[in-house]
Amino acid sequence: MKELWKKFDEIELTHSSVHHLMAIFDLLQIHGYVRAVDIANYLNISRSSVSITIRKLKNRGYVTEDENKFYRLAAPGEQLIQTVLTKRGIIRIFFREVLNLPDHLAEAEACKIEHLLEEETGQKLMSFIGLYLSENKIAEDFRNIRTDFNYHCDTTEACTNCEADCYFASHPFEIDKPLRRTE
Amino acid sequence: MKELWKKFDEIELTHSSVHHLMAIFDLLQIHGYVRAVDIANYLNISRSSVSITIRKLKNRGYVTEDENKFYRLAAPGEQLIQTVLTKRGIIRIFFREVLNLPDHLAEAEACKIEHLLEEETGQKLMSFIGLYLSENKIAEDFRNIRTDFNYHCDTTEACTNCEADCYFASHPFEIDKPLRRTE
DNA sequence: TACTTTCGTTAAATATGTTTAACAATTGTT
DNA sequence: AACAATTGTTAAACATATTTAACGAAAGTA
Repeated sequence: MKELWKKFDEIELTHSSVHHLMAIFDLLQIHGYVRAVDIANYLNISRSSVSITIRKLKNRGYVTEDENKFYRLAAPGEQLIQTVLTKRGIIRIFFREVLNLPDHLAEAEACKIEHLLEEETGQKLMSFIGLYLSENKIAEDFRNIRTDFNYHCDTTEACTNCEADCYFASHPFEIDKPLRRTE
Repeated sequence: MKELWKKFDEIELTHSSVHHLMAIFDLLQIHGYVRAVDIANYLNISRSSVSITIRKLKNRGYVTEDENKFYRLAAPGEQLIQTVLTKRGIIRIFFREVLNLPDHLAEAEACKIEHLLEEETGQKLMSFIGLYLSENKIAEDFRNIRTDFNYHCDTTEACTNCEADCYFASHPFEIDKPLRRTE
């Protein structure tokens, strides 16, 4: 069970491969066709690298190619990038609208993790955002106090995420227990 | 600027290396010492793999070794795993207490992304949790309606995170704009 | 038609992380 | 002391992702 950390490597497609698929998706919308060289320019990598990666994606059934070597997304590829793009959108909105990260950072952070999180996480995050950003009076009140609230600490403890009078300094060993009494 | 996706590879230490550091941290607490074979057993990988990875971590100044090849974390290593562990804790609490993910999933998801997110993201997430889980009356009210709220959709649209009457279906192109009017 | 450019692929190289096998050195046991 | 087990390292191998260089084929141009 301590092999939890290895799950990172069990991700079906790498970050790189996912972006090859997304490049195909984007370029199809922009130009209506995609060749290897288009992907290479779009991602700013070499044609050879694209050639090799796409071959793998074809073998795995994510991409198809016509007689002129113009690419299409096969159904699994289409499906996969839809889920990734949806997750990215949700994560980005969360980072920007809930955490108030600057948009460029929200986007970069979403890009790094979009393909790593499970669908369930994406769904639950959307569910949360659905309420948080709603017209519901209580949600509105919460957003309003959230605007002014800024949790901060000032110690010199090891913890660098916040520094002193820290939330975790005062709840140091409670990570394994529910924080709120759930009665 | 479309090289945003390459930031994934600019992460200073790999997932694997970070876990080697965390293994040292854990094992020092458990046994008071750490040898290569201890790390290998703890992470369930071969001694050779550990030997190679640790050599790199020594060269980069994250790990030191005494005359008997017992390891210690150097200051940068200590500092790094503190930030990673803190981020993991925050993320895990968020997933479990805010999104209501089952704990095993919250933990696995946190493990996958803990080393990828910036410190700023960790801080902002902690700030959010600090309010959300507080005794503040409005926060309590919000938590209460949150308990019952479950956003759900039922379409057959491409989006697989939710399906129909979808939050994003109704706000399809607004990802690039603020969702809430910020007046 | 002949020359040039573009394009896809392959080969060889680099870099990371991993494995197994072999080896040397140390430690434990009898 | 002699044999056995444990430990760390290195070498060779594999897998992934990337690069540059080279090559061949197709397309565009003169």
